[in-house]
Amino acid sequence: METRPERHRHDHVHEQQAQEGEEDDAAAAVMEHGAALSLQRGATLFGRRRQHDEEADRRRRGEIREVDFFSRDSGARGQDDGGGRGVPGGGRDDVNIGLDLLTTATAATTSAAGEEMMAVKNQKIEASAVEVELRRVVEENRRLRGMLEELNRSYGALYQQLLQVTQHRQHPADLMINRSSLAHTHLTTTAASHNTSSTRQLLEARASSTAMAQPHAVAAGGDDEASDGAEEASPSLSNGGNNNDDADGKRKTSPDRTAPPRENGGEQASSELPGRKARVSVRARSEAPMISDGCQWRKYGQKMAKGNPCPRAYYRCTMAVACPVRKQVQRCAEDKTILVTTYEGHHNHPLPPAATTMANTTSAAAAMLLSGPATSRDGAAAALLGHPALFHHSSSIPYASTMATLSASAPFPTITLDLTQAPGGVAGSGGGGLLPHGLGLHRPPGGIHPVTAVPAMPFPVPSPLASMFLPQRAPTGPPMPTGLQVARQQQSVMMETVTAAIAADPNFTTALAAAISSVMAGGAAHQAQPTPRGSNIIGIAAGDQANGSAGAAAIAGPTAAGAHAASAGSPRFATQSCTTST
DNA sequence: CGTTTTTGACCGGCGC
DNA sequence: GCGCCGGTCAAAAACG
Repeated sequence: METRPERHRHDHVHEQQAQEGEEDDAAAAVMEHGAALSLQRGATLFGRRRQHDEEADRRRRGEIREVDFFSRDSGARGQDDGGGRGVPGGGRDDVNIGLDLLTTATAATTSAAGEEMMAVKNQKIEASAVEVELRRVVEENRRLRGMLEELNRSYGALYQQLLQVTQHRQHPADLMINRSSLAHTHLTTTAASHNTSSTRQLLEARASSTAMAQPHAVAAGGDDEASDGAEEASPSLSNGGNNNDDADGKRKTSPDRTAPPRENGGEQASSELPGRKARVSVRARSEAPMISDGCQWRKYGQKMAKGNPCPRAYYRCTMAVACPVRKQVQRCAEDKTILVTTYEGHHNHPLPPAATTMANTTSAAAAMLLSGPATSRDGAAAALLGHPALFHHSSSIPYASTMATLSASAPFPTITLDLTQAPGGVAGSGGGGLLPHGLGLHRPPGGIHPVTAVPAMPFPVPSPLASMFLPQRAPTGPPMPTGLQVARQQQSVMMETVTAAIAADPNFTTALAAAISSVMAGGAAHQAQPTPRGSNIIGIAAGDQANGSAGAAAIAGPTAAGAHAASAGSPRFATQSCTTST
């Protein structure tokens, strides 16, 4: 008796699934039908225990058989009513199985009537129990759905907070990740890319480290807000409502004409290091004049950039009156199908989900770029190594001559999120191969070659993104070092997928954010590997905030790791920027 | 008619 | 100091 309702519940769920496509009032109908079905099955089970008695009854009743009992056309409909549901307007109350059974049984023998009555009562009890259970399951399903949505929202909010904290927090002594360790990280990543179990281990390490990192980062957020004056130039597209328009106020050229445009340049110089004004560049293959990032933009200028026949368009965010976020859109000179979008500044207003995810992505990249000197940034980038959404830290690009030009007149550190990769063969230095390493992180010539790591996604992503995280074989390209060639080919295929996703998927930014989240999450693992766990300062906080969503932790942790990793490094990559013109 | 885009002018930074 | 260049402004034009 105890297991029976459970079984009936499943049956009802199944029935519900079967009926939902037919009726809008599926829930009620299902419950009706489910109750009837339960009743019927209960009757069947009960009847089997007394098979001989009922066989005798059936012989006496003649037409009433179990097959008819399940039939909708005959007595089964009446059974619905007889089940106590009382469906109005049925017009079938002339057939009441329960009463009919009772009546028939009464006509037969008194003992049989009592058993039948008991059976009907049991069936009714079961039906009501199943109905309650079904309602409970439906309600639970609804609640879980709401929880999932809430979880997503919380994730976004936490991620925003973490980004703000990490980009404001600089403790050079926190992480002493030097190049050798980073190289080790890279090598580890290389190994992981060819070893699923290793990747899994890395991811597990990431989870453990990030789960601890986030509380620290969040807890540190309070004083950072008050003491981040010198770091307000950190470019973040985060949409935190608390985000002040600091970036705007510190612009060398104030967009607000009410403020003295350039008289306070010296003061700005003191509070804002021009070289620290990072940008996040997204390269995507698109025929459209702009990629859809969820924000509203207004074009305020267009210039012909030197060395590029394609004009550069300047856009300003118009989702809020004084939002300082700007972006530049320009096509590559070498491949006009590649659209380069460069973001700069903080949003000072809430963003729609799609824009939020994009902001998270770019903000994370900018935070990693800005939160420390070059080595750590390199390390942060190394954390992103081998992922489809690859950050190209222009400052650490050894092959810049073939992929980007360092602009001396634009001393903004720029991190490039490359979502372009020409179809097979152009992974080299020509054509669409502005980024000869495709998705790979560009390392100094003496460094380690980029590799492709394929981590597991922390959460489901749209199929294009999911596919781009899968190891794929690419058509053979031009000859090149074997391992690197394979990696580039894989990256090439993934880039095609991503590009297609950009073009086709309106939720591209969401998918992109998921990808970046995965990238960053994986990065923490890579970074945690060569570094003793205890040395990772970001993991020291108490666990009272460990109840945050796992997704947020998975994302935030690496971000924090990247930010902290950026705390140590050499001046080697400082204050260079990347433009796509050559 | 309000909003957006276009486009020439302006400004500051930088190199020579 | 001058010229180049990137970035921005704002009036005019275009658009819905």
